[in-house]
Amino acid sequence: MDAFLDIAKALSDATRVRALLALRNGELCLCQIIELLGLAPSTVSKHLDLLFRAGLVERRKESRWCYFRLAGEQAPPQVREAIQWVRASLERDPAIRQDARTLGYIKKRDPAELSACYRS
Amino acid sequence: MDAFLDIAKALSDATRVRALLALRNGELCLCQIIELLGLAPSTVSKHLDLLFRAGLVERRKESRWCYFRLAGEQAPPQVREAIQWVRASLERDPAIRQDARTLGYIKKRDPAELSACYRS
DNA sequence: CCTATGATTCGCTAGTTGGCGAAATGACGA
DNA sequence: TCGTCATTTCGCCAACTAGCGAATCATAGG
Repeated sequence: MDAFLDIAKALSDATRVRALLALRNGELCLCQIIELLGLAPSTVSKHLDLLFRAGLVERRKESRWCYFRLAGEQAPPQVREAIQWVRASLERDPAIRQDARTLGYIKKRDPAELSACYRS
Repeated sequence: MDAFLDIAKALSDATRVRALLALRNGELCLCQIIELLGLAPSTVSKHLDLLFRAGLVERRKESRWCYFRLAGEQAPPQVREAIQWVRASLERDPAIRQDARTLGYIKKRDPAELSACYRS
């Protein structure tokens, strides 16, 4: 029950759902998610940590950078079904589609430019 | 997106999830749900109203009584998939199983006895 | 009518949550 | 070793939420 509620709570915030679905086409660096959402780094970090503790995303640290991806095949059915539910429900949502476009631009940018962006 | 978030929020509280799953074997009167949960009538009423506004349950008024049941076939896929996710995730949860047993006793009771119970 | 009763609404309190900026952490590079 | 930089932790504030009891609604029955 607790695990289920952690997942449901993680999915009950628009910002977290946007971050989760941003990962549906492959892993992203935290700084890219920060850029996408336009929120303070500390805020985004906390959101992703919540998604991670709910088991919805996996985390990979590479030197200074932190990469996130959707939970995969080895995740419990509870988690995989939740992700399927979110995807099926929101894949065609206007805001989510817009995020996908924005993400296209972000991925093309220079990483250095990216980090400078939210520091200014 | 808003509809999705309403569902996710509705599912992110243990009391509401218990109430929702209590309906999986057929409709119940609000007073039966009150008895099951052991909370104040006003509190339970508010919970069920939230489930209703999220589209997860349907409501039927019969004179003074208010009956609830799970959303059915005509509900949007978003809703049906959410209910499936909850059921698959928690059908074997100890607390939910205990609720099912308790509900067995409640259904056998005299309705009059029931209403007298939470007034005392 | 008048009362009883199931449900709902209202007002309140205590606890939780999302947001921020400042400070701390930890790793890379000069 | 020292500064830089991506991330995280901490402390704070505003907004929200679950819970209750009291008051209100609405209907069935006297």
